[in-house]
Amino acid sequence: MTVSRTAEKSSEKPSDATKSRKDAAGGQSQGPAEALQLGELSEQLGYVLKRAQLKVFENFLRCMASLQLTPAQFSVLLLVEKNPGRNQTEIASTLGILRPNFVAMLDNLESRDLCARIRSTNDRRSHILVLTDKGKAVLTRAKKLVATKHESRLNDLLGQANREALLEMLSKIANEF
Amino acid sequence: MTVSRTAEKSSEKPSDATKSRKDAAGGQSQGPAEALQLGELSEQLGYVLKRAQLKVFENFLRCMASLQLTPAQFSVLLLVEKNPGRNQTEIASTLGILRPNFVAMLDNLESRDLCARIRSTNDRRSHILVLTDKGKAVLTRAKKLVATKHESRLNDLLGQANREALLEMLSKIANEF
DNA sequence: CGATATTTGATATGATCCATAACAATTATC
DNA sequence: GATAATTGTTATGGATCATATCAAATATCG
Repeated sequence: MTVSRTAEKSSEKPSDATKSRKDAAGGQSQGPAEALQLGELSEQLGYVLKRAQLKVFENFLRCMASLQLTPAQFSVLLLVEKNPGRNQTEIASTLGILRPNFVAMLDNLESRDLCARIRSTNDRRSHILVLTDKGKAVLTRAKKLVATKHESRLNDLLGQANREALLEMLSKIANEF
Repeated sequence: MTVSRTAEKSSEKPSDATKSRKDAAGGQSQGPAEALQLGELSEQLGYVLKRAQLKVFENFLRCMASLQLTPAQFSVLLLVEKNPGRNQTEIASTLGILRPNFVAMLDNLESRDLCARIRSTNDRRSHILVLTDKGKAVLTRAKKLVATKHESRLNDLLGQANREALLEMLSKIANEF
């Protein structure tokens, strides 16, 4: 599955090949050039899952445009807030981020004064992560934006009950597949 | 949200910071270094969605190891099979692949003799895409592998009814979010 | 204690994926 | 027939992801 944006349906029988769709239809050329059939693709879990994920991330970025937070950055802030006093390795690995790749992410957040690295007094190798005051404020605003503009759309689209069922199923897949 | 593998829960109250978790617990050092709290992260649609998607792709690759097909390649073969006679632009755009990026993908599939580019007799700019005999055979085997080893796990995990509900909700998100 | 192994954050580097600009050949438009 | 648009392609840059390696600090164990 490849997945990204566009995707519609249609109906039309396969034809010869070596003849483009346009001409196969009639004689010359024009018309909206009928959409392709997705076929079994629309039944493939991975395909639909990826398309949905892209749409959701896309929407997330739009909602967070004013705060300039990516999904990954938001997750870091959330996790640091809930787990103060943890070091880079712990935060990164919990999020599935490899330590080397986490360095630049933190450099970014730290340069924007959203979080800070503090040398641990107990283990001077490690950096304890904390949210700055600005970081806390931004995270608070981010949560509100996500709740009102992003997550709320799920309820509008699926309904509260379905929303919860969906999250539960996805969690199950994430943890047990 | 960042998302990838590991993720468990636990319960523990936040503490001082500048003290690593290890020592905050008692005095010296050891123990499994308690897992972090995901907190609101596990309620974030994007986070759970991405984690689930990664798991599913991971499993897909394992199931397809013998055929050496990625999800993207599989989707191309499926779409070409259902829509013979289409050109690169049509196939690529339906899958959300940008034309420039589709070239290398096709080079790969063509070098493995799974599909072929045929110059259209009507529009000599475009390449009509077709599956080769080998491509058809491989796709047939791929479908079986996916059905028996991959998609079947969803039924085992969620049950038939839930599986269908999940796909429907994801499609709705992909198309209407 | 002291030698060795491990851990932590960091750097360098490469692979893969995604996006844009530009180009030649061909076709469409007017 | 001149100009615009389309198709496949190349080149290129950014973002994400993964691995090896390193110095500093700590842990381990004889």
